Amino acid sequence: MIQVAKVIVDVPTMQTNSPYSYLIPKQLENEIQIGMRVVVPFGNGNRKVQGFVVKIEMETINTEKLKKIESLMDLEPVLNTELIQLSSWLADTTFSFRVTCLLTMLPNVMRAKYSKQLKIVNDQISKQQLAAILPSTSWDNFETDELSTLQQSELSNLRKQGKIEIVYRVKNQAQTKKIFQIESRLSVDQETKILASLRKNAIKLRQLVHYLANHATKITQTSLENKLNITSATIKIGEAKGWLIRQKVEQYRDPYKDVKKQTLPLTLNQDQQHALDEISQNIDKSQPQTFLLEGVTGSGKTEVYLQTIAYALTKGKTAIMLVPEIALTPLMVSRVKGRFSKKVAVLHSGLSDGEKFDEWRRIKRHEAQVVVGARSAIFAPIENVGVIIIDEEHETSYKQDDSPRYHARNVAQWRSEFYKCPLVLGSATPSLESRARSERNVYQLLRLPKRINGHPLPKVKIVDMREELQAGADQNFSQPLLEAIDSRLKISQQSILMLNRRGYSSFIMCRDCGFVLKCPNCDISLTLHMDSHSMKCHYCGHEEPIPKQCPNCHSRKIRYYGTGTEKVEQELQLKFPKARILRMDVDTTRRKGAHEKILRQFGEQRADILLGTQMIAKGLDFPNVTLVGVLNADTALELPDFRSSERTFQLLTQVSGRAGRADKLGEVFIQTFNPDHYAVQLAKTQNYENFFRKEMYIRHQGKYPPYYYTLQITAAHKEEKMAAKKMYAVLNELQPKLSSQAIILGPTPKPIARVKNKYYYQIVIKYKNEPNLHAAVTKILQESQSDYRQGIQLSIDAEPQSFM
DNA sequence: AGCACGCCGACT
DNA sequence: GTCGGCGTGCTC
Repeated sequence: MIQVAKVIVDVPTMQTNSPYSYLIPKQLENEIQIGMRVVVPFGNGNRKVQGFVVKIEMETINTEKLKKIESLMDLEPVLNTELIQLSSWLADTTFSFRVTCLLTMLPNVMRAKYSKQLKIVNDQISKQQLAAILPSTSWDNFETDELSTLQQSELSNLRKQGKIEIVYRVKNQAQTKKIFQIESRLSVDQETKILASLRKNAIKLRQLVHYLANHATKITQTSLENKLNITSATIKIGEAKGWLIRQKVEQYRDPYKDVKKQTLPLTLNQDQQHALDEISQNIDKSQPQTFLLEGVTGSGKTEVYLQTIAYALTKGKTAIMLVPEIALTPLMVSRVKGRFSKKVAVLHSGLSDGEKFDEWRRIKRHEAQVVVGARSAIFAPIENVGVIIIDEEHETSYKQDDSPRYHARNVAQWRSEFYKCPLVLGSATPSLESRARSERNVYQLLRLPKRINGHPLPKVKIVDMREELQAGADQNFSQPLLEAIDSRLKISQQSILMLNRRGYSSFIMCRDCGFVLKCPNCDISLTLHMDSHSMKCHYCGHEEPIPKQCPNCHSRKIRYYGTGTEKVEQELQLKFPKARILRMDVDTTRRKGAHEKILRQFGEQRADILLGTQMIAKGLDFPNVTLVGVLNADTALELPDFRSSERTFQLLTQVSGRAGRADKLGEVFIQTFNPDHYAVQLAKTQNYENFFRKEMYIRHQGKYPPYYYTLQITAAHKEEKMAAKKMYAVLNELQPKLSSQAIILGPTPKPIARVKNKYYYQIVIKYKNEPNLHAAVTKILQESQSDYRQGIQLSIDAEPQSFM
């Protein structure tokens, strides 16, 4: 009987996806704990890899064969048992590797860096000889794949002969930020004596002595330098003379140190109070109930969130709040910080790796009780959770689009059950899945139907672009919209213009009648494939030539649809030479903090028009904006995706909410080629309920979620044939294991069939109840390891956001 | 991922 | 006859 550590090694393959047993060296016996990262020897060459201890147990058999843990990477566990358990579930439900899941839960800096070092064994080969193969400058750190095949084989031979050795090293990237702290050693009465001993012109030193003698509190070196306008040289002299002590201390990189304004809870209206009471009761009862908080824009959802969190805190519990990864993240963060100040830790992609690491450590050390962040914040190492909130729960950014392809909502549900705490999903336009669940009382529906200040919703006008084009308007701006912009410029009110960029690439539409070519079998828009010069349906594989004239009205103006923000900006500037235009898209916001800068500029009314992509649709709140224009409502609508109506409705509803606050009535223009489409029509009146009914009916007809579950399997390969072949093989293996109720779409090429020189083929399975599916897919994935050698990558996405 | 083993072709 | 190609299996 001997203690053995079960370790998940950092080798993301199917065959190494279960724990390996390692002996625990005597000197680590009392140190090692579950959840720590370790360095272990692995494989034939005993190369060093990072691993996670997931279990420590007594083992009796074959222990002499086991290798030893090399070293510990942490002094305390980085993962608690809850998160280790969660990682198991996550790997299983998302069909991904355990390591990948474990690493996803941790800040990036916990990902080990590996390096390889060449060493000559016992002078068996001269340095010159080795340098002839590989320059000595790279002996300390080289990458095998950067070497030529000749170099590789020569080094490999030398190694086999035992003349050289390759030392593998695991480097921990997790570094804490250290700063110098200064502590005075002088008392007031020493000042005159020391000053007397100094030269008269030693101005800086005199300043320093004066300061030290009169300030007993500790101060950081940088702020002391700034305060007295001195340099580190002066401080070092002070240290040498014994006037002060300099100490290295750990410091958190605080990304939001400027936010200080404290806010107080607002009085709730009846609906808000009711929602708060219902959720609070479940906090008290430790009920893992999921709530759907459906509230129109401006109905005060945020205040309900904040008071719910406050309630959890009074009960000695903690809270997680997720916000979508979009422009308004900083806004929401500052509101939460404003209420709970130092208790809040923030985790989102705008932070540097170091900052994320520090926030993560604050949570881990129980220094923060409230976590606000984007998708991955759902893995925050917070304990004793009292409530989890997901704001704008319908947002697609909650689903990760690479492995592990998890949905934060599902993880939240898992944790809510673990901690027996309520989960609140909030949205003005809930996802159909969530709304349907509340219909069946799986979730409890809470409604906030009234806007807090009783402001009317803005007037929404739908502009029929077919007519406008016929009347001679240009592609992007209709006459009514231009007039509206002009009128705002004249009275110095601001406008927001949104250009929908989603799916810019792929479909063809008639400019005269708005006709979009659809698949005769699937009723989904056909996608333009420039490589094959054809229109394809990627659901069923139907293919036809690119039409030269519109099948509906025989116009020749049927063409590829899409525009860029930059081009629109130029056109706009041409039309309104005096207007100050701010552009906000991926190009102008690439730099850190660029988002905030643009929004601040606009908020300070240093621009008249904000032109942007979807990122401006959400949550922005500028009182002087009285006009919102959606330039092209259709791009999202005509995407070959069953969720396109839902997306369009959500987007239009949200962007409409941006116009007109307080005393100024807002106006919204939606330019569309599909003025009669129900998503457009119902967004006009912000009628979510009717949209929900209508869309549910359509999903029911088409056998789509939420009536059916979906699973997407994709194969990628350099050669189209190989990818297709693999998918047919998968189909053949899978089909016999499914019931006749399951619907299999495909195999079909993806709409953008070739990305990064790889071809993608997929099948989508729609099903209601398939007990064998999970096991069958897991098996296919395991077997796919042999194909991996041939360069075939298989990936599985349970409940994909779209089939694209 | 990376290393060893093992089985076929072009060479001293 | 052997050196070395890379297909295949395995890693506690």
